[in-house]
Amino acid sequence: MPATERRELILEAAAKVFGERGYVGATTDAVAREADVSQPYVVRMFGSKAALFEAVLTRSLDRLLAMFRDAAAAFEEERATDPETELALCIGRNYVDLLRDRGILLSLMQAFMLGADPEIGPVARAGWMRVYRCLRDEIGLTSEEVVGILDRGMLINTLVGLRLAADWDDPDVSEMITTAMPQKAGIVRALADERG
Amino acid sequence: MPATERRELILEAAAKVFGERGYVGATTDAVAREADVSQPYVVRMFGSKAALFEAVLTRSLDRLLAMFRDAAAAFEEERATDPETELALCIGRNYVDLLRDRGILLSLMQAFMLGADPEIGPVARAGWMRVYRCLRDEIGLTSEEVVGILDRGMLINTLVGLRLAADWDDPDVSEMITTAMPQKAGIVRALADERG
DNA sequence: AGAGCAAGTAATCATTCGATAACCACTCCG
DNA sequence: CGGAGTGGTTATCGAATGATTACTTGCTCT
Repeated sequence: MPATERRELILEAAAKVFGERGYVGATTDAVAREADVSQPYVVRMFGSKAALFEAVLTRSLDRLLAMFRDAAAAFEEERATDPETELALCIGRNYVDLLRDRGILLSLMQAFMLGADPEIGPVARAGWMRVYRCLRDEIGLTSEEVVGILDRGMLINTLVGLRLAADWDDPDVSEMITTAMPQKAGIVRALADERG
Repeated sequence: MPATERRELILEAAAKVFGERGYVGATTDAVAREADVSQPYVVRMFGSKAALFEAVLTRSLDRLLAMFRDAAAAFEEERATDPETELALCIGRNYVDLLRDRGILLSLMQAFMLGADPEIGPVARAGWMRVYRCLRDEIGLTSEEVVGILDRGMLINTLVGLRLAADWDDPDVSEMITTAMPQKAGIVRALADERG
């Protein structure tokens, strides 16, 4: 297999493992197992675990920003036929699609929680502000609108990190997920089922 | 020093270290150093690192719920003179006070991100739902109102985890913090300054 | 054929970290 | 005095983990 393709497989596996266990808790061996290669190969391909994590973060961030741009484009198109539609709804739809690859959002979230780390912290803050500026300058939202998007996003990320949907039987759990994600609770539940 | 007092000191130190580095990244040695005791003492007092983390989580959760109850009481009192006041504002005021002990909110947040862990996950989910039920049943909010409180809370927790206020010089950073925490941006900035 | 390179693996090393064991100091009490 | 309980410490061990080295395999191009 060509190295570029293998690289993408490893990045995908790494995003999942980093998202589940956090930066320190994730082992290069677990990433290797998930990608079905040997542990030394993972380390040598990226140079170090830290470099692998940064590669995962830039990849995740690129996907997230691309999602926002896609959602904004879909919103513009949709508004032609339905002038009542809202951008937040379009973003919400596309956001849930990102959840299918849980690693993208959770690995970012794990980085955000390590702001005190002298190496990860600056990278995480820069990534966060790229999101803010994308929404404000490219999509053209006010700072209040951006914050309104981000806070619901952080709640959803937390619920995903919690694996709260695993307790869907609890009526309080289903109520809270349904309230937080009105349009997409069904999909979230299905994803939780199929992945335990 | 009596053991109960030492225990509280260690819990405080542990909350800070767990909040900064995450569960796996935090070492019992770092906790011990922060509490100014030896590493084996920390381990023996709580039995294991995992037991220490759970003790930190219950303590943090108790403080958080107590804060919500205090805020609700303050709201009732305040409404007598100002019928326009809002519960969210009262909670916001008290929430920022909790930030003075950053470990409380961040150690909880770190636990929420480990929902996939077979040991921490169930504890984290149970803790989260205690928060939800407290706000809904004791404070008497609708599920929509609870979610409205929680999502802004998760955004603030993320900003604190990021140590975003460290980049206050960046005008985009100050704009976004001020937008997310209109009443308390000044305090946040001061806290960031005094603690680096 | 065989040189050369790309894509990997097996074996191993040095550190780090949680945990354990053994020991020390002080105070209180008979 | 002496011993027992309380509040600690120093020394050390074993497992886990990131990294390194050296080897193997298979393809391609003269």
